[in-house]
Amino acid sequence: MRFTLRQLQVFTRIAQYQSVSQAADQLAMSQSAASTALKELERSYDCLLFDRAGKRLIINALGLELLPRARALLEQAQALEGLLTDNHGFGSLSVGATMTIGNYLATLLIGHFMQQHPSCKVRLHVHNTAQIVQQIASYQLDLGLIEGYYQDSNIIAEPWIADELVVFCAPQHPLAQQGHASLDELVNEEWIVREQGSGTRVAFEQAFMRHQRAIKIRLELEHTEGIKRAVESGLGIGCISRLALRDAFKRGSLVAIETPELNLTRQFTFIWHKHKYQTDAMSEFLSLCRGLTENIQRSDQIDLATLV
Amino acid sequence: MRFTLRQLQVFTRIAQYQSVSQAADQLAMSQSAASTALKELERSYDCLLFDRAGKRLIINALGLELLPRARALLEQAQALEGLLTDNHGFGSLSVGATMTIGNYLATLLIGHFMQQHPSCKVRLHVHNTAQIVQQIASYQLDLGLIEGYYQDSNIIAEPWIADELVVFCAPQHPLAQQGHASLDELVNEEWIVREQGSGTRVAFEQAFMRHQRAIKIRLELEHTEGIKRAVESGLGIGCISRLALRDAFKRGSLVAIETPELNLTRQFTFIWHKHKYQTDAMSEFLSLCRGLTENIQRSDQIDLATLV
DNA sequence: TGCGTATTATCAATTTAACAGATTTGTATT
DNA sequence: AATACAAATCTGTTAAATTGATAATACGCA
Repeated sequence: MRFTLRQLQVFTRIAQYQSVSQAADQLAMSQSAASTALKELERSYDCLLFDRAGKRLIINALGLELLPRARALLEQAQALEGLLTDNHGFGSLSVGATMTIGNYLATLLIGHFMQQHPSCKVRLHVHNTAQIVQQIASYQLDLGLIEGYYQDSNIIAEPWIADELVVFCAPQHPLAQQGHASLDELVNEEWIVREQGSGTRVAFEQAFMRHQRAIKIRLELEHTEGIKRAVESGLGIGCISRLALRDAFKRGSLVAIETPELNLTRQFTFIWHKHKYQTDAMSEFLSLCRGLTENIQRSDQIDLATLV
Repeated sequence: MRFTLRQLQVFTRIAQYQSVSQAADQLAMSQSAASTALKELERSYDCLLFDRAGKRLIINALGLELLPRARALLEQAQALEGLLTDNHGFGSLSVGATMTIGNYLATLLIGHFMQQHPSCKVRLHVHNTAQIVQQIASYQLDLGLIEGYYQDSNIIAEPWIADELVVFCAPQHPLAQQGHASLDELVNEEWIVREQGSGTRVAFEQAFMRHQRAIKIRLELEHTEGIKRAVESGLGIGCISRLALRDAFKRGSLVAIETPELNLTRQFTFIWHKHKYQTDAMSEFLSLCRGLTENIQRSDQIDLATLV
């Protein structure tokens, strides 16, 4: 390793401002020191990162190649520094979750956890599955909670509970009084569902795919709340996670439709890095979640909403 | 940034050998220097990474937490150093591809490319889509070639050609003489297909899903070659990429069945990191691939196999 | 228990690297 | 040509890294 993080820092700043002086100011060092640092970096690898056009520096091909990777390295270094400075005591916990889980489940889990461990700082990051996996892979997150299964040699995946989607409609809808619906009835309805690519949509489509039946989608929305409102106003019937509907069902503003022919369950999965050290906070959080699973099985409840 | 890469190097080695002396030997430095480096790292963050049990150092919770991230950082640093040392001249190229693409397409593309640029070193990594995306995101790969579409704020996706799956059977099969088949005929056949989760399987199932028809799957295999052999021996009919069947069709060992009612095309997509600098090698490779696309359109060919 | 050995920590001295301030060089502007 | 500005270079100073030697400590073994 013939370079230092300092040199990389100087390099990225100079590249950013296209100026040694400004970079030096930013880094609270002399212009001379910055100039030397850059020259030293170039000298030790016998290459040029900038073209010198007189007094201006113009970053060249190799420099441009280096720049994003240098930035990424510095970012990772900073994350590592965060670990060293923040993490005294019981430790903190960074959890990543997908949107459905993050908004309805992870917040409850984290609430529980924080009650039991008031001193532990917890952060929740809501992203899509791919982003969470990537952040787990680069140690930016301690723990991920995603929909579906996941396989990767560097990542441990532990299936957690199965979530249940539920078909629902407005109270004044004909199916509301009936309380249940057959496949044929469902196919004739107009649907309001999540957008293509969302975990909810995938689970929804797979349920119908097993029966080789087409459905009429009237509206695609990116948020469950939007779907609830659209269904409330009678635009059609919807299908989202039961977790997001608990209050609405209790209130009576929306009504569940039983669909015995459809399998609307899906799996939630915990993931973490194979080589990541499990902090006490991580272990505690996981065992709390595992404990909830056992409660579910014992009490013959299908969904989590009644428990958390 | 109050730590240096050197300190991290010393830390990881000491953790590896549980010994300052051995680590110092490994790093070609004095025991004293290694001891100081570790102490300095601990002092500057006011923490302990090891428990001192007499003359032995036993890594503690924080140390274990730090270790994998330190290793990851050093690995990334080394990759960056590789860039600085190797990459003089035209540069090298790291391409990631999924299995179907990697085995039948990427090798041909890379062959073409290397013929035109003999001095350029190219590496091909075959992984699943998620892994490729992750490696693109962390700058480990220059370029990825995946099946389907992909959306991510940090990743640029450029649709390339559409690949075509084709239904096929053994020459002695009744459908072989007919040369084509209706949806009803296809549904009555027994199928040999790729496993759940593969890009080929997804494309196959989506084609039937559009018509709300179920198919009878007799055998699931993880390799196209296996499927070809199984179909050859009359176990059923198959559906895989036309690219993998060109030779078999030419030889006559397998026969294509036209399926006008089914849309068996799928998209191949190039991906690269938004912030990655496009080396000459990258640009050249991409423009070669784009050039092939134009040839396809001009010559009214649907598949690539006749061209490369 | 006492002694040799191995290992870490510490000290003193030296080399090396980092840095600031002043100076020089090179380029663009007028 | 004079001026202005920015990068490179030079010089001395300070801080850090490293070494070799030494002290302190624990372990194994008689």
